[in-house]
Amino acid sequence: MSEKINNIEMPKAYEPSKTEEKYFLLWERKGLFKGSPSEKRKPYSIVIPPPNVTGILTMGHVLNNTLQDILIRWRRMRGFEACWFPGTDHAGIATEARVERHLRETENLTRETLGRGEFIKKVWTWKELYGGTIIKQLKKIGASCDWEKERFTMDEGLSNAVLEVFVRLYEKGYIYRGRRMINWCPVSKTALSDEEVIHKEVHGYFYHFKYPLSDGSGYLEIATTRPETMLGDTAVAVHPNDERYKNFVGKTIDLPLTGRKIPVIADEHANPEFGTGCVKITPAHDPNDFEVGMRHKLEILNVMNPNAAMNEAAGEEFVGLDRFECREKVVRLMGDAKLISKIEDHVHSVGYSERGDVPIEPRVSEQWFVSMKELAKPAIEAVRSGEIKFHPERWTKTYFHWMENIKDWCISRQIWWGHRIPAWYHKKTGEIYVGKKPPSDAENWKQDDDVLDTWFSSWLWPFSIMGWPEKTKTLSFFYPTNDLVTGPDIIFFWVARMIMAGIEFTGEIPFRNVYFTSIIRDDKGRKLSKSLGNSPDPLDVIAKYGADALRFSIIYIAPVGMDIRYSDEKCELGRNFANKIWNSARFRSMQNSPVFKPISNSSIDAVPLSNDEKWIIGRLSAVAEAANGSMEGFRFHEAAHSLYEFVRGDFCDWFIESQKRLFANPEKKENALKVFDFVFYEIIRLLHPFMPFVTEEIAHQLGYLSEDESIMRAEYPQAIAPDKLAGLGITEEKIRLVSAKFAIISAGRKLRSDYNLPPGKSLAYCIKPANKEIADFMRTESEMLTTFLRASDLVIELSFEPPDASPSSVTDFGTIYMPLKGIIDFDGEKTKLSKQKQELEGWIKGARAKLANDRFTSKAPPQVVDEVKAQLASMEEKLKTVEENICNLI
RNA sequence: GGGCGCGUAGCUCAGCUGGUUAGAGCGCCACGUUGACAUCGUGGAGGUCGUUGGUUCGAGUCCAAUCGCGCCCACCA
Repeated sequence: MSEKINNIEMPKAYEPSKTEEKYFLLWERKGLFKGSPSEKRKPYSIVIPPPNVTGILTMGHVLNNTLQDILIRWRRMRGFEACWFPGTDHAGIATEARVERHLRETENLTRETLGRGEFIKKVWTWKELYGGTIIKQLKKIGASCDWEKERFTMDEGLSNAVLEVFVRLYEKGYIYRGRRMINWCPVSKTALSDEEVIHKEVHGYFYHFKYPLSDGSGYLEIATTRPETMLGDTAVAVHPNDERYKNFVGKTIDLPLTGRKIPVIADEHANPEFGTGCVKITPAHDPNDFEVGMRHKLEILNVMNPNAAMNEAAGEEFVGLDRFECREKVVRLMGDAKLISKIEDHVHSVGYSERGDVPIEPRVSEQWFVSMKELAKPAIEAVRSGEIKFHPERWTKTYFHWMENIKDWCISRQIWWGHRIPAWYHKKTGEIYVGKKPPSDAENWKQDDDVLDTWFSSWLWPFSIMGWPEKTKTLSFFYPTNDLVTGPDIIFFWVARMIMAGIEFTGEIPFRNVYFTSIIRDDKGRKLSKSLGNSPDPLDVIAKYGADALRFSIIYIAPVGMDIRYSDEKCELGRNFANKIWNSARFRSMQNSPVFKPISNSSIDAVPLSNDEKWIIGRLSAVAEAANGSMEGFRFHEAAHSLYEFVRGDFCDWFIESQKRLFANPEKKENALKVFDFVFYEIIRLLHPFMPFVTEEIAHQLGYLSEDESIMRAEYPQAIAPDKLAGLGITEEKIRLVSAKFAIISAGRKLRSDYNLPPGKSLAYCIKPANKEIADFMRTESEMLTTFLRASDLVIELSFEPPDASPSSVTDFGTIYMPLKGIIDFDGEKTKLSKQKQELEGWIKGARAKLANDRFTSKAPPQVVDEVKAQLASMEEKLKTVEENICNLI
């Protein structure tokens, strides 16, 4: 069977834009991305880390999703029923802020004027209009998700799962409501979890204030970084054992600027070693002080509004001031009152709101919490036992540390966009009702105003998207998923919580492997950020270099578990590589000969193989094995490097060049093409997970696949079985001999280059092989050698006596001479040879010393000792030749 | 205050469980318009593997200390 395809003109350079959209639509139309429960195949599944619905594609997404796409395409080709579940996250605070801004800018509306119902409608509208952006962008990079299964965390099904979980945890006593000190974001005006607070080193001041004692007996000196909070002080604490202050305990202080009297109390929170040993206590605005306040039943005096401006309790002259304006004023007034003893520079870490990018304000309020301790236990065990594996493994330490010190999770948010907490309060009795549905006498109840933390839906993602709590076929087939690919920055937010939720609600781990990607930085090592303007738009990069180029480059440069330094120019690597492959294909199509199908392992059985062909097939098999192995171990860049090196080095530079001779020979052409097609089609498939578009295009251009087929469903190459290789005459020895030939060719080319002889000029060469076996082999290869060396004449002689004026190059496998009757730079040649002689003598000395060392010969494995002996022998042989050659020159 | 990671060629990085002369990409130099490809080819220069000790027959690879970066966690006002 044959198929003619070569009437297609392939342009000289690969043009990505012409193939990318075409094939993506085709793949989608043919349903090639779909994964369905199957009895014949083993499941393989990945859930996408759902990007924010408001988001746009970043380089981080590109890396992350390319890795997932590689895994899923690879497994699919390996015969798994593979399914990659896509979707987006409603991203409560971020989306709400985004839409609020949008409404303010376009319609001059605020969420308050709209009211809850109308505002949420607006958000949905906005989501429908703009929310699909990132999905479209993911498709541009070739993400082969099962797009029909796309889900959204606010979907009906997922919302149902959220309510189910809330109710279950409430009934189990794991969810509770409490008045606590939480992290408050004055911009978003909501509570945040501890994980949403980022600590920054801030340069501030340490203010030492004098607090006068009411009895006029002097003052206590306290130190603070936040003077404005003194307006909410309700005590001053000293350590109970601090002799200096023992007598002050029980006295009161006239708190400046307020007219209030506050007690001096003894509490171990005060550290005698730190500052003056006296500490002001502001229970409403500091977590520690809150604890102290609870212990001593102090008044919790909140002096700020939700937006962190001062309220009435702060005192008339401060009302309405922002906390930082207030700080200045307090300092000024204290200064005026001569109550400041000193102000020191002070660098300390301040918690910032991730979203609002302002310091968070500790605030006491009524919130919902999840008690995490019990949930964490089995989740710790799952990772400790290796049931779930982290790659790189070191992230388990971070995981354990957090899990073992886990705190309760504040899950209520004072915003509107999200899953509303399914709790109702009886209007008269105040009784709490929690349930998936409102109470039957709804008119007597008021639902909690708050919504749940976005992560409260994300942590259910792996099973909620499969229909949980229903026992769906999808769930039973694809869950637990296999691999998760995500950034280490959300190990606490997401990964850890998913493990806990998976075990708690499904009884199973949600995934077996977690691969943590690198963080992408710019070429100066700075984080990519909008404000720095160093954040490349992946779509621009794709337009310039192509999606395959971007994918391949980013994998190629991604170090294992370290930050990536990215710049657009690095995509040249991938672009050039795609182009290289393209041109290999173009070269094939120029042969104007049909492809004999099927192209399979057995199609080369009947073909007499040349030595170079045996060599390339042997190398191919090794590379296929290496690539599969690398991917098994999540060493993607290693797979990319092996493939790159093989394709450029072995395949293009040696094999194609070698085949050219055969293609030009009508008798040998057909067989040579069969081998070429076999090898090339394997390469194309090996590369497909990395470069999906160009490989599909080539497979069709060359007719490796018929129109209704796709490389997506072709078999992924693996190592060829050893007996099969042996049957084809492909042995280690053969591969070594071919490598020897290449080494001699390179040496010959170097001679030419050393003497500045143009590559086009025909020259005579003589080869003196290292042994008879090599000599015999080289003779069978003389035609190939002649071509590659561009030799006018080639002598292969075991006992070759070089004539005068013969520059030479000694390799492990023999010596190549370039007899020149013309003018030669003897000095240059002598220098070169002397340098080589010196080197060799150095090595020989080292090897001899090693072998003379009893401890080496007795303790090192015999194999190693033999190797050194063989090495020494070969080097001595080389040295002899080099010395002879030096003599020849004189 | 804990924890983690990194320091290898001019730049960005590979180098898995210690074992032949430490590799790649980019950049650089020389030559080359041979009908796949100048998004290319051939050849080349360039490294005391942060420093110091130690373990070992043998260390870029293991251990200790040290210097320099980076990140994460942490309630010391």
